[in-house]
This record gives sequence, structure tokens and C-alpha cells, in this order.
Amino acid sequence: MSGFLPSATTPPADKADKRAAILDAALTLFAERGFHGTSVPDIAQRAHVGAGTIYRYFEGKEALVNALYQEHKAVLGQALLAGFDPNAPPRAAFHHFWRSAIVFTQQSPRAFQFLELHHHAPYLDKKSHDLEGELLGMAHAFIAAASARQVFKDVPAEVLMALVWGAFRGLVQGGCEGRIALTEQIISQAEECVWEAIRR
Amino acid sequence: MSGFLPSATTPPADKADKRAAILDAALTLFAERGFHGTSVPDIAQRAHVGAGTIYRYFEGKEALVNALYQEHKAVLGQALLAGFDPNAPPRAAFHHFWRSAIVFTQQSPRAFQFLELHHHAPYLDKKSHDLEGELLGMAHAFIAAASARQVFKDVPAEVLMALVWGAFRGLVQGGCEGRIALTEQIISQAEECVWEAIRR
Amino acid sequence: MSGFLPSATTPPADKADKRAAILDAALTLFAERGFHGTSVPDIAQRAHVGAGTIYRYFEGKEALVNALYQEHKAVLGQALLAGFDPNAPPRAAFHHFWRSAIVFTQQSPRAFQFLELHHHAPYLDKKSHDLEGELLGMAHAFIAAASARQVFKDVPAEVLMALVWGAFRGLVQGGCEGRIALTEQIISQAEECVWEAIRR
Amino acid sequence: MSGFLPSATTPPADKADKRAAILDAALTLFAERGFHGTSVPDIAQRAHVGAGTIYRYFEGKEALVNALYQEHKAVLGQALLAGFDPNAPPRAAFHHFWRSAIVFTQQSPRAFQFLELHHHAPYLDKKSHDLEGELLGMAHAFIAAASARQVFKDVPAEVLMALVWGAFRGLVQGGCEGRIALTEQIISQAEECVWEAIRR
DNA sequence: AATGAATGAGAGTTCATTCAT
DNA sequence: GATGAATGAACTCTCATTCAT
Repeated sequence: MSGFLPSATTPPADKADKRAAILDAALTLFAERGFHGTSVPDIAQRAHVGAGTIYRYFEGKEALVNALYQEHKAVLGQALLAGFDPNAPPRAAFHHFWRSAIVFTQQSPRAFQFLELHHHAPYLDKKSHDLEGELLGMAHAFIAAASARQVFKDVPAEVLMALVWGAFRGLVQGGCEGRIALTEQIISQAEECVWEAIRR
Repeated sequence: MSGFLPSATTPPADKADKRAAILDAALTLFAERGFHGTSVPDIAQRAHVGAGTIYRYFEGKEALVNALYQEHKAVLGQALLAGFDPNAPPRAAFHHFWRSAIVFTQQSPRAFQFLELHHHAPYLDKKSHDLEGELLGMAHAFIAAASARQVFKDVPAEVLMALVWGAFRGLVQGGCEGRIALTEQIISQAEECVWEAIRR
Repeated sequence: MSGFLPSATTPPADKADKRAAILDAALTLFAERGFHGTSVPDIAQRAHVGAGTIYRYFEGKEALVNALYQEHKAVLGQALLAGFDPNAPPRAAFHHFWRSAIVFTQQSPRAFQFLELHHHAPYLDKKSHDLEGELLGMAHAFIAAASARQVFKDVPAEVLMALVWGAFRGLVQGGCEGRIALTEQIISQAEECVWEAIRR
Repeated sequence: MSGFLPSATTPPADKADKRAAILDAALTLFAERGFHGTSVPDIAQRAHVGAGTIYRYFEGKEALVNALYQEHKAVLGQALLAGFDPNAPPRAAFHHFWRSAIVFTQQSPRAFQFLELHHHAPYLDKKSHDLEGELLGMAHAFIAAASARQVFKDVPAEVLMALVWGAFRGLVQGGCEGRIALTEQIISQAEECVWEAIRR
């Protein structure tokens, strides 16, 4: 019976597909042109759906950008946390962090650009902003713990975090813009540089 | 007596004032909301001029954002170059760079945010993009020269630049967002961190 | 039963209707007030559509005026050519031209006013200008052929054309403005007048 | 005394000059681009005066176009009337009219184009419209008188006027647009053509 | 008297959102 | 459920007019 009703089996996949297509198109366009530089019809066209369809899956343009932000921020959080061992030696923990972050940017370069471009945007809702703080909080806890063991320079954790993440961002954006070839060797060298920036 | 008459000096100042008011309002709004997130009437209102007045001073919104970009990029270039001695010891030269950059961000925090937000934007014209490359080129030349003397780690100059400028940006944005108190001590500590990242 | 359902035929008609309503409103307003004297919101209001709707059917105001020009110029050309026999006696051919032109102006008085008002306008594109030349060329060919048979006065074809079309225009505009009642008799009398102007 | 005060002698000339310069610039631009296609700053620039100066001489753009219309319509009326002898033989009177009209268009081609372009425009005031009627009335009176003597075809005077003036306009506009070379011979030939159109 | 900088209303146009199909 | 035509608010920009100089 169901064999003759494609609507019985495809809708779930279809529905998820459509939502995913919209999110994917929006991710690319928001990352490239920013929120205000991207129109909803542009997103619809790239996602191969009608403009009105977007409003079946998201309340509006702002809901869409928040959904993207929360989804990819969570993925980034997972990526950095997965396999992270707070009791590992600090250098090893740092290596793990560095590699995880690199893997994320290589698997989802658009997501990385998107997240970096949309920090503190006024159209992000509370949940998005809270997610931001969560990641920072975890990083802070790790550094504070390690600092207690006098692993890092005697510098506030926030400062170390800002320097590390800023340097990482600079490296990856240099890669995206083609100024830097992100070879294995360069990634390792950069890791060592940043480690020396923070280690005591 | 007449020497104190404001009317003697105001008329020329008036015109410059209006242009400056427009640029100032635009700088703030572009830095806060981005190019597409800022409307010309928004700028006019903040500058206390009529919307049409902006078009007496700038050909359009794009010309305005380019004027801002070129002006502040040039100021940043001057700030980094002024008093820079390529023959000074590398550590001293780095110190000079670090302090100059900090002074710029403290004197013109909005200009710094504006410049960082508008890299590679498609509405920037050739002159704006060229200015970009100029600064990078000078930094590259300095690093390459110092590398020859084996001052820095054996890492491509582009990578060092990306790490240093990224870390600097992270620090300053942490300051702007209130996560970091940019005290004299912290600025010095961060400088030392970044120096250790790159020095051999 | 269902054959009478308007919904079965309306949807396609609806779209054509909207385009036609826009063209019709624009024709009236352009003919009355000229291109620059007519605003897009004016057209939208008269066509009972939203202002933005016009841009779904035409690229812009210039595309709209060109579409009108080309459409009605073509209709005029068809009207003058349909049933025209270049081998008919010249007086009969002239009669056919005169009647065809009158029929056109009576069926589409606004189109006639519109076409006469927009000759050589700088916002008309190449295609519109080319259509112009086409009609003139055909008229020229006819007069030149008849002249060879010494039917017309020994006067350049361009001059005869200008006199005939000018007189025709004067008559029709007198009718439109209410100074002349365009009765059957007057149309015939005028035809005879103009014929005597050109015949040898 | 006055020799040292240029302001004592030039102002009247100056004032008249400025008004004339404004009218002249406006005539050209209105004739070329129409009323709505011409901006006041454009007129000011072409007249080499400040935009505000126009408002010292005319109440606004509409007053300016009406002043132009009335001035040149009056000149045209004078030109057609000067030396006109209602008791002259009709053919001679027609010749006089034809030549006078040609002289006017050759002395003030822009004025002719301007007048023809602005008939019945909604921004023309009552006085302008009345002037229009005046000229027509005089022409009508002449034709009616001649018709009584069975000089012209038995066709309403309005129709003859429309044909004659329309043909004349066609000829002159053909000349302006370069399609016709308005030589002495062609002007005479055209005159004869039009005469044959109306004479019994 | 003459200027042109300043203005805001309104132009052409885009776009987030709705809704009939 | 999906669509895209339709919409009007809001965008960038122009211009008739005013007014301080």
C-alpha cells in the first residue's frame, strides 16, 4: 500500500531536507554577505524552495539566523569538548583544543565565518548570547584550573583566552582569504607559537 | 574684541563641522550595525543634518563608507609607522608597534571596530583595498627582515602576522566588550605573551 | 457545471490582467502627463496594484515606457500595413492609409497621444527607436515608388510625409481636444484636402 | 560721479540680463527635456546664477514656465500678425502667414519647440491658455472671412487650421530633427502644397 | 541683491512577509 | 504543505524651495 504513496515515506526526509537546505543556503549567504546584506528571496532561491516556504520552518529572518547561530555554536562546543580531558597534561589538552578547533574550521569553514561575523549582533536573541557565554565559561574554567598549577603565565584567564582565540581566528581567516596555506606543518607551528604565548 | 567673535571663524568651520559630524555619525553606526544595517536617514539623524545634506558631501552611501575606511586606515598606518625604526632591536620595534596600536585603539575605538568589521567588503573600492595591502606589505617587510636575522621562529611571515594581529584584535575586542579591563599591566603582559609567541 | 467556474480560467487571466492593468494605467498617465510627470506610485494606484508589483512585471519605469512604446508602435504599424496594396492606384492607397490611421486613433486615442508625445525621448531604447525608423522607411518607399510614376508633386518624399503626417496629427489632436468633431464627413473632407496637398 | 559707480549703471542691465539669462536657459532645457525633465538647479547652472536667484525673478518653476510660454506665444502672435493685411488677396495673405511663421521658427527654433511641447500642460495657468485661444481666434476669423468669399474648400475653419498648422509643424520638426533640409525651395514647395490643401 | 548650503517631501526601487492558490 | 505573486514599508537618492550669509 505504502509503496504507491511516496508521500508516506518521503515527507519526513523531504521536510528535514527542506529545512536543511534553507539552513545551508542561509549559512553560506550570511557568512558571505552578513545578515542585512542577505535577502530572504536570495536564501530561498539558493535553497531551491519558494520564499514563502522559509516561513513554514522559521518565524522570520531573525529566527533563521538565531537557529543557525545556536546550531553551529553548539557544534563548535561539542567539537571542542569531545574527548577533552581536564586532567590531561595542559600541553596535551591545549593540543587537543587546537586540533579540534582546526578540524571544525576545516569541516565547516562557512559555519566558522558565520559565527565570527555575527558575535554580539543585535538581532541575536538571549539564547544565542547565552550559548556564547557558556563556551567562554568552560574555557575559563580550564585555564583557571591550569593556572592554579602555574602552567600558564600569571595573566588573567580572560586575557589568555582572548589572545589564543584571536590568534587562532587570525590564522584561520588568513587561510580562508588565501594569504596562508594551512598545511599540516603550519598548523603545528602556529600551535607551538600560541602555546609559547601562554605557557609560563 | 572682534577677535573673539565666533562668526569670524565659524563659517569655514561650519562646513567642515558638518562633514565631520556626518563622518562621525556614520563611523559609530557602521561600527555598531554594519554597512547594510545602517540607513542613510539614521546617519543623518545622528549627525543632526537633513538626509539630503549627506549627498552634498558624499556621492552616496558607498562613497561615505569608503571615505571613512580610507581616512581611518591611513590614520592607523600613520600611527603604526610614526617613530618606527626598522633598525631598532626587534624587541624594541615590536614594543613600539604594540604600543602604537594600543594608542590607536584607545583614541579611536570606534574606528578600530569599523575597520575590523569592513575588511574585504564588496562595497569598498579599489583605493580602500589597496590601502589594506599597503599596511600588510610593510608589516611583512619588517618581519622578513627580522627573520633573516633569526629573531623570529622559523615560520612564514604571513603566519606570524596573522597570529600577532589576531591576538591583538582579540585583546582589544575583549576590552571593548567589557570582558577585559585594559590596564597598563595587562597591556604589557599581553605584549610579552605575544612576543613569546613569535620570538625564536 | 465546472466549465463555468471562473477559477478555472481566472488564474492565467489574473496575471495577464495585472500586466494589462499596469500597461493601461501607464499609457493613460504617460499620455496625459509625460514620462517625467508620472510617478510609479501614480501608475500603481491607477492600476489598483501595489507599487512593488510593477517591478514584478517590468524591470523599471524605463522598461515600462519602452514596452508601451513598442507595443503600440507595432499595433500602429500593423494597422497601417494590414490590407495595404502597394500596387493599388495611389489615390486608393492613400485612402486606405488615411482610414487605417483614423481607425487606429479612434480605437486607441491614448496610444496615439502617447506615441506622439514620446518621439525621440532619451529614455527610449534602441529597439523603440528602430521601430520608429521602420515605419518611416515603409512610408518613404511607397511615396518614392508613386513619385516615380509622377503621381505626387515634385517634392522630396520626406517633405510630403512630414506634411501629411503633420496634417493628420493636427486633425486628430483637434478632435481629441474637442475643437473638431471628427464626423465621417469631416474625416473625408480632410482626406481630400491632404490628398490635394500632395497629388500633382 | 557715476563713472566710478558701476553699480549705478549696470544694475538695470544686470538685472535684466539675469532675468534674460534665466529665461534663455530655461527655454533651452524645457524645449529639450520638458518641464518635469528639467530641474531648477540645471537651469541655474546653465544661466550662470545661483539656484536661489531664480526665486528672486520668478515665484517658482511653474511661474517660470508660464512666463516663457506667454512671452514666446506673444512673440509668435506678433510675428504672424505684423504686416498682415486682412484685405490682401487670400493667396498673398497665406504667403505672408507662411513666411512669417517660417521666420519665427528660424529665429527662435527653441521657442517653437518649447511652445509645441507645452500645449495644454496642466502647469500652465489661465493666462497661458487664454493666449493660446487668442491666436486661434484670429486665425479663425481670417479663414471665416475668406471662406465667405469661397476661397477655401467648404470645410470648417477649425479643420483647415488644424491641417495647415499640423503640416507646418511637421515640416519644421522634420527640419529640426535633420530629416529635411529647409531650403528656400523646399519651404516654397511646402507652402504651395499646403495652399492646395485648403484652396477651393 | 545674490548666493548656494540645507532641507524634507517624494521619487524609483527593494524586500520581509503574507496569503490565495 | 508548498508556492511565488502581491504588498507596503522602508530604502537610497533627487530636487523645488528656503534662508543665513
